[in-house]
Amino acid sequence: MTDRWALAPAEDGGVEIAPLGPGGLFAGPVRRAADPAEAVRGLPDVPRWVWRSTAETYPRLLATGVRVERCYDVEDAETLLLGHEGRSGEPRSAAAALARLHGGPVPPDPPQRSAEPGSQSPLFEPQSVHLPLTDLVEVYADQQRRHDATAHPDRMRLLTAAESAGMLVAAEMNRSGLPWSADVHRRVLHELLGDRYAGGGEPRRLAELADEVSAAFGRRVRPDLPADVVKAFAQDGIKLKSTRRWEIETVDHPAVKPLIEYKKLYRIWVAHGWSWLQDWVREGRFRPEFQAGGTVTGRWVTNGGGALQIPKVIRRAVVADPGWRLVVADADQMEPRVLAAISRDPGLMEVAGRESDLYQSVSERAFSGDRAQAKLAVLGAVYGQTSGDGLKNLAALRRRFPRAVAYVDDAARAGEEGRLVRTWLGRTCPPAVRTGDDASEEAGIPLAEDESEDRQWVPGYASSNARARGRFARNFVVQGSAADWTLLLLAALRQACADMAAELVFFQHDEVIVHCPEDEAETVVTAIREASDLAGRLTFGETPVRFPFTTAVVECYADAK
DNA sequence: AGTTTCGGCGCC
DNA sequence: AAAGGGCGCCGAAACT
Repeated sequence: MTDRWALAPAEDGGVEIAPLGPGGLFAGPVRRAADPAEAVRGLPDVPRWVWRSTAETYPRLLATGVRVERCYDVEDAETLLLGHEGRSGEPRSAAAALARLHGGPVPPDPPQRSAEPGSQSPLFEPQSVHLPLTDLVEVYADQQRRHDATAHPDRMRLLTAAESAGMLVAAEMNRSGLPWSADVHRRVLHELLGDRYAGGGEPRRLAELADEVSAAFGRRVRPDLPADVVKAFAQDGIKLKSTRRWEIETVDHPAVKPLIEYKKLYRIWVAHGWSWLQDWVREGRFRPEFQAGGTVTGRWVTNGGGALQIPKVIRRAVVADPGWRLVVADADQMEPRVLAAISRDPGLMEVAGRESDLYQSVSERAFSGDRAQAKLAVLGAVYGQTSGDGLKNLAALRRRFPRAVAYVDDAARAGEEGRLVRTWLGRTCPPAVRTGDDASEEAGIPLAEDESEDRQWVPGYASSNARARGRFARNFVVQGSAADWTLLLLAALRQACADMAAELVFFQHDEVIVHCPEDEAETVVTAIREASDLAGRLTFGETPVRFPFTTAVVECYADAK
């Protein structure tokens, strides 16, 4: 029995499938089926399906009630392999990969479509030209060889497998949706914002606060217009560089209090107000489109609905079905634990080998018990803080945990110099690319430091200067390796939930929510702990580092904190 | 008039 | 106290 089958939709709506053997070669004849669901349902014991695109294929399977154990997403693997090879700018489609194999013209990738509110369709439209099964398998077999050529083939295989698993999870979450009480949401909105005015204008509370701001300035000021606010403060002799909250809070002026309150509520109104509810919640579920591996670091993104930025107050609207519970699980101090695992710093590993508060332990070793300082120092090291107390604290951190700090310092230097930087499993941070018409030709070629000035950082990078690239690379190795680990965690948790009614409904960087019948909740809590242990061992090998979770079994998401 | 960028802020 | 990494979203401003 072969452990994997390839599957390729055909142009007529049918599907071709075939068993694969070692090296990704055909292990049996190609079969045809009327549609993918029939094909998969007819082979329930296939452990892994190899297909071009999970986003194309899996939602249609789920729609007919068909779940698969595992998959291998050829186009996602192509993206990761190209990145590892320092060719991140090249087209990532399976068709492009095939063209590269044959030496023919390489087709550009199709543009991505953005999500419409309430849309049920996948992010990537099915391509009009299907890749025949034999071509797909040829690309797949070549990818197997390319895994072998990476720095750590075993890790790279784990990475592509893990991210494919993440794509299954994302598709399943997109189908299940997050339980959402529109009634509770409307109640929260009314408590915060007051009555809605007809015609879509500001709700009552915002109008009142705008009046208070105007009264404080003695003239009409619109708090939602930064230029208007800056001008108003200037007339009262206060020079502002921006109207950011942290800057305004330093000012002594009667308009500050209502202005801050206005900005807070305005944000709720425009981003998670009544029109959001109208657009994104249907039949008791909020349905964002989760996209696994949507960022350079491997963190997920969502398309539409702002699912990864749900304000705390709005989380009261996330309510389990009657008789069901939400198991809300949050990884404790994930990033420093990951730093311990990837740097193998003895001191930090020992600290991270305990389940107790890591920042407290660090503070006892290096900061005389000042937990806040310890946390700032650790986060400063990970984020590349360049000034303030962070630098002083960083020195103390370096004395006690030299290998950990050296690890991120090395990454920062590599980033500044335009070298490739990788996560633990081998996800690769692309180097700078040249701007302009020849961008595709030059894409992915590492820079020498002295060449960096006229280059632009690829999309996703905030700045063009080398220091910013250094900070990005510093953060990349930690945030990205954390993403590696969470993918393994999700895969393990998904397997555990497969035997239950429990469903994964939400994932946000270091936090996962499982929706389950009340009597499964304790089993899910245990499954999360076991999945975390397994993910830690699989990702980083045998280390003392633990990855504890804080879990809460609640009916309402807001009660989890 | 339609599209892109900016400012600000939500989450991690 | 000051401002380091990643995202998405909105309306306004700035552009074509």
